[in-house]
Amino acid sequence: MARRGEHSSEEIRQMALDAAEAIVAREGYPGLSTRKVAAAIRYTVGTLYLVFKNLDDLTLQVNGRTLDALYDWLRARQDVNGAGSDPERAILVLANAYIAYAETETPRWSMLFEYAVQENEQPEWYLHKLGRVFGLVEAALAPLSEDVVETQRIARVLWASVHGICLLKIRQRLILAGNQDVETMTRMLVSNFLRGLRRVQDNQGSGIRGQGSKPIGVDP
Amino acid sequence: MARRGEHSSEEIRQMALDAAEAIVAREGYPGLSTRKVAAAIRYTVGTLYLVFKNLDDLTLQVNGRTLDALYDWLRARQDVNGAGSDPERAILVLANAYIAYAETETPRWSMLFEYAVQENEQPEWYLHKLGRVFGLVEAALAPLSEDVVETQRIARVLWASVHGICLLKIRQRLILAGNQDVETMTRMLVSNFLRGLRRVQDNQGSGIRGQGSKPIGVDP
DNA sequence: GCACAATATTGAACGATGTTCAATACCCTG
DNA sequence: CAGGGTATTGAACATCGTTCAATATTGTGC
Repeated sequence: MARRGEHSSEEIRQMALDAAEAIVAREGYPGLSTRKVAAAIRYTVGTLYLVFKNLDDLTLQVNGRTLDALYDWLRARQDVNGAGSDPERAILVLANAYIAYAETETPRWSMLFEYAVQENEQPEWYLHKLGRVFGLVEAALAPLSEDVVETQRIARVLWASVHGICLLKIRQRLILAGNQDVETMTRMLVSNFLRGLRRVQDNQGSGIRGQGSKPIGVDP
Repeated sequence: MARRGEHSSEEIRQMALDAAEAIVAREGYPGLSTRKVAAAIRYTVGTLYLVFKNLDDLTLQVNGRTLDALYDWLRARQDVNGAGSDPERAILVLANAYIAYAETETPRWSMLFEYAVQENEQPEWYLHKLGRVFGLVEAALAPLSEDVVETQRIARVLWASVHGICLLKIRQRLILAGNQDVETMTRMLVSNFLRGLRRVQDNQGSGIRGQGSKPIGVDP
């Protein structure tokens, strides 16, 4: 029996999160279990349930840490590769850094998405951490438009796409055609997307407004 | 006890897959269990293990069916919305149809990705079904280039991006900024990407070759 | 028709999971 | 040093995937 009061509940929380991270790094998200975490920190399951609501809560907190780590990682790469330059280069730096993180910390990164969240309500603190990461993309794109809302739009589209390519890289699922370099794919996406965007901006106002084609995708 | 020989093992297989689909539709992939499937088809777990290697095998076969259904769905939308027209419209039709499928059959569709495959070796038949779906994208893009390999590249990048946007739509995860219309986002991606591509093709040869910028994303 | 072999089907068993909560062991206060 | 308050436990329950000896059912040969 661990001596009573040996660790504050905050210490136990941190120890548990450390242990959980280690387990996930070693065995992936499916390998994470309350009993393993408890054993790793030399406590029993019961104690875990005094500190975490349940396993989902623990998972979410691990993911929160991952978001922080990801944010720091992206910032570090930004600083090294010159932040102030043009948006295209800034986005490429971010995208490559994102993909590099996913490759380096695959299990942790995967867990962000494998864990089926109750879509309903993620806690506010989690959304905040998410927003911090996302803000980096928006900041990089800011020079493209003075319209903040439109910048958000563009950022969302672009980052969803980068994420899609990242998924493609990590899970070998769609490997059919020749195994193509992911950095090349990313550059292809970013440069072509931004080029298309710029081209229209020069003439009209945005890459999206002013299309009057008839609706597509109506049910058969 | 089910009467011996009442169903051939192929019949049992189909019944089990039907039942599994129903369970997934109702409770999602996490709700799928061997005992539930067995109970639904009025057999016991043991029988299931005579027909499927294990739960992973059953899962993979359900996913195989989903890929077939997705293929048919996409084809149907293509036929209705005029296939032969320009690549941009063709891709938009496909993308919107893909997203519509994900929305309509969310649990089934999610299961395609939630299920953590052993990346090592997916069976040949599964890769084939996957390739059939993917081929639709390549076919739609074929007019853009005579180079088949380059078409594959473009298809992969573009579809990974569409998939990323689809993910964004389905899992509410990244909802931070204003809730933006997904069809608009898709159109934004596709039209800008293809516009950027076209612009370069007119001058050089591709949207990707000929960039000589120094490497990006070096470790700090 | 009947016994026997062949086999389709069962379900108990095992180890693992998340979660709960009465029982316990410990520390601090008086 | 006695007692109360509480941190910690771990057995219990319901689930899970998976296995395999036991059993029920059928078809065959006589």
